[in-house]
Amino acid sequence: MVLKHPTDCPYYLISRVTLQAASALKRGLAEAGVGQVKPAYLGVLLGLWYEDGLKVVELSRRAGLEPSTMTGLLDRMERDELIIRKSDPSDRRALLIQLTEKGHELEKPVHDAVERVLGGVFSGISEEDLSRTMNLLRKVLTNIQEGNG
Amino acid sequence: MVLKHPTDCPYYLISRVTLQAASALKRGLAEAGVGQVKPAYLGVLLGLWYEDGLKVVELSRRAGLEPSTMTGLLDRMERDELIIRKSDPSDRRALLIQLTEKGHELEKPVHDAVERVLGGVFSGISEEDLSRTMNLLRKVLTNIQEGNG
DNA sequence: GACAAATATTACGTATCCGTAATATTTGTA
DNA sequence: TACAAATATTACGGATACGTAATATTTGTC
Repeated sequence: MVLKHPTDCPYYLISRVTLQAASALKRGLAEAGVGQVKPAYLGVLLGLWYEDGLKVVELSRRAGLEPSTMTGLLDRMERDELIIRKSDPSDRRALLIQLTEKGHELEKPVHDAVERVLGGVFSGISEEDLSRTMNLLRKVLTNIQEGNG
Repeated sequence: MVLKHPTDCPYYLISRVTLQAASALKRGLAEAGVGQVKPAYLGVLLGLWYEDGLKVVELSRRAGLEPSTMTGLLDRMERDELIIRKSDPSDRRALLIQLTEKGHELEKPVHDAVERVLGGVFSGISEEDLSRTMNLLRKVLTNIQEGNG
């Protein structure tokens, strides 16, 4: 890897794209009237829309966040009435994170807004290229999980 | 885009990869004895190693950061003796950001450490796939710059 | 029953970034 | 010369994340 230019560095590229995508999402969500949903919430919301009632430790594992970070994130999401913490009847140490009614209702509009924003961000890029890139990113996550990071 | 799973969302994927890569880089840089270089510094350093003596506004444009954010970043980099601010003789409003001797000396070891870490992160991925992905990311940055974000 | 492990939180300092507004200085232009 | 624009900083509040350590509670195991 010879760096003739900063954009020859994959980390430079991917971190810039993430930052810009987060800004675009923040704007897009606000314009769609769902500004209470911050980009950082998406990781949790996508997980819960897929499977409601996950434990905190499971959410932080899936999102790749420290448990202490997840606690703060859930605090803000609970403040914004998107989720609630319920005690797990089968394990009194654990809390189950569940979507509120509002959290459920936001699935469609948030999904539409995200799709619209990402459609702009990825405009002019073929489905196949995007699909290839996503497979690569999934592979990277696997690599890191296995300690190659 | 139908989301059967969180990893079907490109933003979820890319933001997770960025976070994990930043953690891996932080560890890798520390292990290589260049722990004073934080992942966030790389954007500035890569720019200066490529072309020393850039203006603040140019650095923030290239890094995609707000000027006020860049000021804080440069404060920390100056504190860590990687860069200095010099007044631009041709424009007394502007400051030229220049590498210190230490900033120059770190180019090789930092480059090696970054390459080693990213080699692990992207292990098992062909040069061609990585190249395709980087082209896609460059295209995305262009899209966002042109207002499609 | 004793004890290690797991779960979630809390606390602390730090870093990173936003977005907006205000400021001081300087530049370039009308 | 007057004025808009550009440059960098400062200030403010907020969000997002790390990493480490401590805490309280509960679980499961020896």
